[in-house]
Amino acid sequence: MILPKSFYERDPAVVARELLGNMLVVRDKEVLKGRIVETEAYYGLSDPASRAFKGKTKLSRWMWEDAGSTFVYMVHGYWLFNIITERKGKPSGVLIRAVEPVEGIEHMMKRRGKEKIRDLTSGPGKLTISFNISGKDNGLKVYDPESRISVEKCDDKKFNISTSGRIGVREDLQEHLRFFIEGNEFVSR
DNA sequence: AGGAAGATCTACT
DNA sequence: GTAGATCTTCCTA
Repeated sequence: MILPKSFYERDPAVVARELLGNMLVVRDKEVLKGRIVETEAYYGLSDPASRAFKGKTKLSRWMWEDAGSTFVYMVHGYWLFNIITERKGKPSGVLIRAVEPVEGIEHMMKRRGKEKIRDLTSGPGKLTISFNISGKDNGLKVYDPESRISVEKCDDKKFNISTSGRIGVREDLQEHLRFFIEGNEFVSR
């Protein structure tokens, strides 16, 4: 079962919260799966921390795509993975900050060059290395089962959700826009 | 040519 | 746990 496009056509904070517990899936030669345990919401034009804040550029143009599209960009030498929310022409999105490895763990270890499972995906730049996600993966549709990257629905929601301010942003908004599964060891920091 | 960016690693206390 | 170096694109001048 895959999450439908309509799931993403909502406020980014709602999508960020409800993405927790679902499964990020990448299909290469091998299949890689991870349970989403930490997210952050980014509003487009009204959010100083958002890539879209300074307008549409070659870099940020993917945020103007329709809901459920991927947006990958580079920060400090690492790729960060986002899913676009709301609707085409209204930029906003959700950053996937951490996942819990579920399938293809040996491949992740190999790609990361780390033995400890905890080190594989416990941060936004780490998970893109483990899952082999980079700038070439912009504009994919995560609601399309044929897509290289997709998100599967998971009904097991037995966990508590905590919130906080976003991490690493220069000018954060008032609201808490970071969401994570309480007590999960793969949550960053 | 120089800088910025939603981070991570390493090497210490 | 914290401090400082360093990572890689793309943007701006």
